[in-house]
Amino acid sequence: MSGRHRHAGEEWVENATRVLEAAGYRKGSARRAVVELLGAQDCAVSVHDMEAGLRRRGRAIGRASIYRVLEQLTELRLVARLEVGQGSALYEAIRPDGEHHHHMVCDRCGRVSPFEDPELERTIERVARKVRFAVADHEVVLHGACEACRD
Amino acid sequence: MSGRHRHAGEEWVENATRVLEAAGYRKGSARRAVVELLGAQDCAVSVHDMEAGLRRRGRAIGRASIYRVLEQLTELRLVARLEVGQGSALYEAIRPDGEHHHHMVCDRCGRVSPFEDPELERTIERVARKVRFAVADHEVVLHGACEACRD
DNA sequence: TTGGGTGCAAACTCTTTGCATGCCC
DNA sequence: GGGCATGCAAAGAGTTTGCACCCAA
Repeated sequence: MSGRHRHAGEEWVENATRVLEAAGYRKGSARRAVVELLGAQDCAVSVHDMEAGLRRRGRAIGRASIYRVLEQLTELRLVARLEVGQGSALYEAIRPDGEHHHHMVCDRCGRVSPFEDPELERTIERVARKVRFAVADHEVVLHGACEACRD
Repeated sequence: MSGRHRHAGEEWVENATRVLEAAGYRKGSARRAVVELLGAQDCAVSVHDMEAGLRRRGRAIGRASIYRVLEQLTELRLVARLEVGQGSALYEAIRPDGEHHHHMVCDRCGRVSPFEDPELERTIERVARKVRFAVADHEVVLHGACEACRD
């Protein structure tokens, strides 16, 4: 993880903590652990991955608590939920600095990697203004084969 | 449904039937019913919707058969599978005429509606060539509130 | 002390699989 | 007749809910 990312992650954790408090949530160690784990990620992770990561950090959290915290964070728009067709949903922090990426999914090995493109963002914003729909968020998923799987 | 769409749907059914036969599948009434139902749709549908639609047509199909047929069609790239974060996957015909749309999802009522934008397609194609990834397909989902739900 | 926070287990939903029967070839 | 196609029921996987206990306020 780059220094820049770690910094953005810390900023996100601080912001999320503030927003949670303002929303009336009490402090709780499970929620804090989940928030810190999410802040340390560079891309979307599954609940399964989160459980493993938390256990590895020596702070195992009940699965139900992870889901409950993710629901709260999603509701507060601190986290985006993403489905890429692999059975389980992925979650990732919505950075306050507006950093915004999309995802490529390898349909063979399941690997998910991020990409970004400013023109794509501009195009989507234009489309979002055009449609009869109040667009709050968007996601782009490219399916295909990653470098390791493309033969 | 417009005449143009009905026509494209019929074309898709014929093409799918050919491709299935060429792939070595036998004829079967359940598979045919599923293919015809998919050809008659203008946008993505869930398995639940398909089951209801087939029953309404007087041709109830076992759920397992629907899933098996969808798997075959997806494998042959005749159908695209789409997840928009509502629990169940959606499926839609990939038209041989290249007609291609994306989806807006109302996060309040769950309604899914199609939209298209040629520039968005061009932009995505450019991005697809740029990334270190053999992109075979893509999908764009706009989340927000539909006209009826936006207050 | 009170009520939200947490964890475990059970419940639920969607999807896949096993197996017996039916039908295409 | 052989083997894929189909349907039912059971199994799996991911997620949600119920409930008792714990801890922050």
